[in-house]
Amino acid sequence: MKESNSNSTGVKEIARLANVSIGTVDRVIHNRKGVSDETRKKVNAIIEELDFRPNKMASLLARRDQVNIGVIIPKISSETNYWSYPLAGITQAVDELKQFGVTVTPFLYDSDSKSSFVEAEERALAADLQGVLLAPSFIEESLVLTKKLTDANIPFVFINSDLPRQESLSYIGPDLFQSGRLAAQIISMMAREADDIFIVNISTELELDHHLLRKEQGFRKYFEDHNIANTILTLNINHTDNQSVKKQLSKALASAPNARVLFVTNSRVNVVARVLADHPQKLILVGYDFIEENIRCLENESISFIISQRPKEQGYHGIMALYKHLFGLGDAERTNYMPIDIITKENFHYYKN
Amino acid sequence: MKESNSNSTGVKEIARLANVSIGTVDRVIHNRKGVSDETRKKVNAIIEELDFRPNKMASLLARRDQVNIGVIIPKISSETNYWSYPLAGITQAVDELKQFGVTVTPFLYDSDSKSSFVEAEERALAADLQGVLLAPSFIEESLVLTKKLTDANIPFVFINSDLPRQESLSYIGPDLFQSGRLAAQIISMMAREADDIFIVNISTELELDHHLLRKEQGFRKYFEDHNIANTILTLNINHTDNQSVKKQLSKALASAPNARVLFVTNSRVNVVARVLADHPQKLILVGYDFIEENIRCLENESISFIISQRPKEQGYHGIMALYKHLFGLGDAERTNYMPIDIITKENFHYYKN
DNA sequence: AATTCAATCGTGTACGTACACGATTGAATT
DNA sequence: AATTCAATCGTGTACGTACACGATTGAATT
Repeated sequence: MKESNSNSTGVKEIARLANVSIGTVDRVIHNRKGVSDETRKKVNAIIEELDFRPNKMASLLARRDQVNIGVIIPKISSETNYWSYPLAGITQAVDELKQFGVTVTPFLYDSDSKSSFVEAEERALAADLQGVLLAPSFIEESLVLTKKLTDANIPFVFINSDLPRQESLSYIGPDLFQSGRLAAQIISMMAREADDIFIVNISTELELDHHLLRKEQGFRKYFEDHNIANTILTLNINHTDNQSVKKQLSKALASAPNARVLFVTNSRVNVVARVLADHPQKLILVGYDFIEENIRCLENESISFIISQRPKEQGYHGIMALYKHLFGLGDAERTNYMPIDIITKENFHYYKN
Repeated sequence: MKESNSNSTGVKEIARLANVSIGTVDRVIHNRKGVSDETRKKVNAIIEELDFRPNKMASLLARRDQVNIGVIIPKISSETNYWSYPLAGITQAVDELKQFGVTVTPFLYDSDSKSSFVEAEERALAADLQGVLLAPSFIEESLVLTKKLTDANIPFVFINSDLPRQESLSYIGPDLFQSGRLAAQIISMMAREADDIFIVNISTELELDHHLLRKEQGFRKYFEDHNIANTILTLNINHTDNQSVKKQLSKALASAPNARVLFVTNSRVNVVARVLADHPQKLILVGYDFIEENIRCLENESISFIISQRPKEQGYHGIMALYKHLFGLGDAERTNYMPIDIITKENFHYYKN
């Protein structure tokens, strides 16, 4: 390995060329006061000309700041390990950033419990945080938090779902509408003309979960745009247990004998798969999210494919966006839609998200 | 932001605890000689106990080595911009690693010309390189190079295709067989029982391109494993121009009136799409690679979907693997298969590869 | 004219590690 | 006993930037 060319461009060289001290150069670089306009211009001209970029390693080494990022996301429930993937991404980011003085404090809540969300919020606000990564499951309660964060000048990033018009640094997550369209496209390629299609929304809080609605809208829009004539029915189930799903699903299927495709708009698709196990007819089943239960259903072919939007990357990029912002390394886009992936039995193995 | 706790674990603290100088600690950390067994043990014990990890920034700052990585890949041809994606990944990696003293020297070759490959090899060997990223398009000629690199103790990484049993650090690229299986699965979901399926291999060097064969094998294996009865025909076309493809394809289709699905085993699928534009019957067309021509065919719906294996990530991870190896930050797995992605009209927009 | 003050700027030290160089030690050799 | 030598170890400087602190300057105020 060669030695680096030592007369390269650094603050020292800039100082020499500008006939000022490196202290002044430093002030110019960081836009701090204490520099006359004339000097600032001169130094900036030289910085421009040399295309000087501060050495990141030296910067971070010299700066002794520590940054603590609060992470407010659902805990992993017995029902689904979905949030283990964003968490894995967060952990990976922190591993990489540990040496740059970045730490993370988790504030996990139960995604079925508004009160636990509020409690997590309160704990986060009481902590000494320089940034927040937030999955805003409950809209009103999230707005309370983001207002306070904005007032306190603490930057925050949304993952998994967005609250528009907030002072958030960034949103990192799915484009729900578009993912519905994608599901529709694949299903339209698989379905026969005579097949009826069921959109199945399963949630204890159907009216609150605008996620499901957006996906359904995207799905229906695709069929409209392409003038595809299949009958599309919606089935709303406001319980998540096996028995309730089974009962309502059986009833719905009995009333629609031509139904051959089921599009489940969230990760509960594995519950439907279980219920359908003893259904006489083979149905095409499509759903959401790269979670263990769903992968097992891909394996035994009870689910045809699932849609996934890089849950691990969401966590990883969320932390990275905050880190870059806090250390003045540039800001991410306001809206960052993740790629929409189609996962099947034949490719889940390499999907390391 | 808080100040970091300054009495944290560093070489200085270790030296203090071990009653040695930081020079000795440094020697132990880097396994250099000049330390008695006893001292080495004592220092290692303290390192162990404190779970000490050297500060990467300080290490890289103190070390003034420069690393130059040679990149031997095909140039972007007028036919396909495929290699612009790995190159974009390489560029991104270099941007991130520039400040760590990493540079890249490209040696591009014409993927249709063996002699240009050999020439690129020779130029690379003449350069002062500390590592090589290689797309081994020509097997025999690549072996000549890897032998010399191995002798010269220069690490190298394969991307895009693998040469097993070489002393390569790592292979980063597709699992061709599995991608064929995935294509088969999706096609089997779309095809009707009576449909015949054509596997279309297009290459001027059919017998040399084992890529195509592996994909075909994976494709056929899936149908075998699932006892799917569709007739699967193979069409080999050893010219890549419009006219030749049109002629041979028309002939083949005329002889197989039930053919309704075409699986093109490489990126030439857009040529087939163009040829089929004035075909009376609407056929299902599936192919490979996220390149501009293919994206346009997804848009106008002349191609149903394409398979892509993260071309940009391949370049990115290839450089990263070499960097980590050269700086002693750990080695990647020997074989790194990329996720196999299904790209359609509805999701290509977010596929930033 | 002496003093005060803000604006502007330079110096010195620190971050944590790498490495060249020299110092020390004790055994082996003359 | 004097010398040589290898093994072992410590010291000092460097990497490039950040920032605290103090120095300088000149205008404004007394």
